[in-house]
Amino acid sequence: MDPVASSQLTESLVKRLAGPSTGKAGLAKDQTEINRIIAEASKGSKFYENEKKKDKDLTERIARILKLRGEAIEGVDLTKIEHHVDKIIIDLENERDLSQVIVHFDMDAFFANVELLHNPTLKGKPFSVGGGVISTASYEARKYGVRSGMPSFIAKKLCPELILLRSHFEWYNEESNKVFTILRRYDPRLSAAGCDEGYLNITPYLQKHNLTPGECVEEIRRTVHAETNLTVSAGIAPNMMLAKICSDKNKPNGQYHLAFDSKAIIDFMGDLSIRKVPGIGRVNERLLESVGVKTCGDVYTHRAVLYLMDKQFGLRFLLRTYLGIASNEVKPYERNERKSIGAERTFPPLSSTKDMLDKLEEVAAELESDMESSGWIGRTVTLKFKLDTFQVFTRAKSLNHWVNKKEELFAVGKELLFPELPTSVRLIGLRVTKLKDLKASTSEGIKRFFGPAQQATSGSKRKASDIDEDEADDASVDQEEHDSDDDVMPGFHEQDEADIDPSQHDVDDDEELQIIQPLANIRKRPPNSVPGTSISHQLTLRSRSKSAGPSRSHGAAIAEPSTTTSTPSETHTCPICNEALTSNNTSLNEHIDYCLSRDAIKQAQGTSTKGNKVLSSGDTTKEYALNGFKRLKLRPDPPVKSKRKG
DNA sequence: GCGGATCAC
DNA sequence: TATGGTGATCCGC
Ligand SMILES: Nc1ccn([C@H]2C[C@H](O)[C@@H](COP(=O)(O)OP(=O)(O)OP(=O)(O)O)O2)c(=O)n1
Ligand SMILES: [Mg+2]
Ligand SMILES: [Mg+2]
Repeated sequence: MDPVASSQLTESLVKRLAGPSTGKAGLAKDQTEINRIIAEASKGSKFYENEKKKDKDLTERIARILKLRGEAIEGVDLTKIEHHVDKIIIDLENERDLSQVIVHFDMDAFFANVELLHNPTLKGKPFSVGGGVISTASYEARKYGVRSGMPSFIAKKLCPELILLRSHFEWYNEESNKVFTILRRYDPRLSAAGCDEGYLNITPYLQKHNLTPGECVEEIRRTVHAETNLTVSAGIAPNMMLAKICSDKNKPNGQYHLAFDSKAIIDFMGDLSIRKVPGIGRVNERLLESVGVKTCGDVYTHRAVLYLMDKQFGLRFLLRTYLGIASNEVKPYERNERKSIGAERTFPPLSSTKDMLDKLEEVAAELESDMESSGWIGRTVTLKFKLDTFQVFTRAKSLNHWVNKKEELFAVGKELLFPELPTSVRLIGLRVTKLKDLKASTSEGIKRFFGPAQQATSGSKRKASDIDEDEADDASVDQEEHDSDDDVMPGFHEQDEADIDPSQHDVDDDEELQIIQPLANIRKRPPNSVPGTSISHQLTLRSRSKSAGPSRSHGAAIAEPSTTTSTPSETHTCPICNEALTSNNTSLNEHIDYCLSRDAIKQAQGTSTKGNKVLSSGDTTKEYALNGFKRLKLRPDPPVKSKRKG
């Protein structure tokens, strides 16, 4: 039975309820039936109501985008714009670098297969790992539609024989470390991107051993299996984005080698769902679909509209995905890339102030412990809370001094929480940003030459230190044996300095990317770093109705007065010259004609400045490539409340 | 600097 | 009955 036809459910809501992890490896037989069961099980819950609201908001946002599109294309000569975009494509094509062999490795059903090592009798059975929410499922369970992020009670409905296992993070860390250690034999620059995946640039290794990429990757995968009894899949391609997409192609326990050829790559991308592109999630998938873009190839078809709506969609990002162009710089995570550290906890909704403060205190203690053992202090504290309606809010406060003590974390959290009361919350969290590294080897600038930085420093001045002070006093630095490693993957902390080349080579997309890239330029031929790509633009048409404050009731959220779209003079930014425009159609068209007629293109690209936020938006590269894997937080397995049986 | 959103794993 | 935790980034204010 069709869940949409048989009720007032919309297609988008049914799909949303099915979760973000659909379309992953391990196909299911009848997704419609699965979605029906999920929607059925969800209906009426607070979670469901919240999802429904989010879906409605998104639908409205799409309506605004379509309206904008209608206005933008009215009377415009699309052919002319297409020609212009074709020129941009030629420039982008020149960024293409096929010289490096990049491989992305991703462990198969990672948590599940690690569990299998400890309990082989589960082999071949449908089982999942997690708690109330499933972290991952065995491939047998996936056939039933069980997947990451799904609540266990729904998974049970989909697969009554499903075996639910609790997590053992120490085990996953252990295996993860083993695997990464193996991978580093083939390229010490391994870029870990999560606990179960990472990138290698095997170009030098291939040369030295006179191997083909396929042979080499088979060998690596064989070795991983031999030494861990775990299977891994891999993708071989000229850059990280493509390699990641490819590693999914022959999952599980397979590999895929993309031809290193411009046309072959474009063909490959042509049919590919845009949702497969790292950075395009459920929301952006829907937004793009609304303007006809479902595959990467559709980007080309709709290039004129995407050009006109560059602010909403990010033309250059999309063109790169269409072309299959992305960064190929593989480098390890560095400790100083960390931006925040936090802890949060979900519990049955609480309304009493005392109960909430108790939770806050627990979270503060846990955060203190983590900050202490990993060697960080920070000066901005952010409280996060989720109402029993599932609406999430954050409240932040920046301080003049460094904090990491539970008493102060708790005090600040309390201060941030009180104005929100009374309310009923199901989650409380604390996060600290503006970090300072207590383990940094002396002040930045001078790097240490030898040995792991022992904490030295005396300090111990207690109490608030001025943040201007460069040396980290305060925050007793007294961990020693406890260590258990820090939050950085073992390996090298700092390979060496190397000159930092501040001159970005970016054509136009400016911005960050590799401010610091220690190893890359040691190589004689530094891999081309394509500026990157970013979904960035979260298509914000100005009108995220600010929703009501947390204390207000859920349904009451009325779009606040003005600020909403519809105001006839939307401002646009001309993607050619970056000039701000008023979207009066005639003037917009005239302007575009003008820009197209003069050969302003090169000039614009050369001079593009920060003014242009959209195109700029840095590089999502980081999201899937530069992210180091910080060890999974080990926490004692939660007390198993034995179910009944008594 | 803050808060909401989106995304990945 | 019942929908996780950690960290990053981007955008508009
Ligand atoms: N929402 C999620 C997604 C993943 N994970 C954890 C469990 C996974 O085992 C691990 C790796 O994530 P993957 O996306 O690589 O998924 P799997 O390795 O489980 O399966 P696949 O074979 O598809 O890679 O991260 C999680 O806890 N919560
Ligand atoms: Mg995996
Ligand atoms: Mg993975």
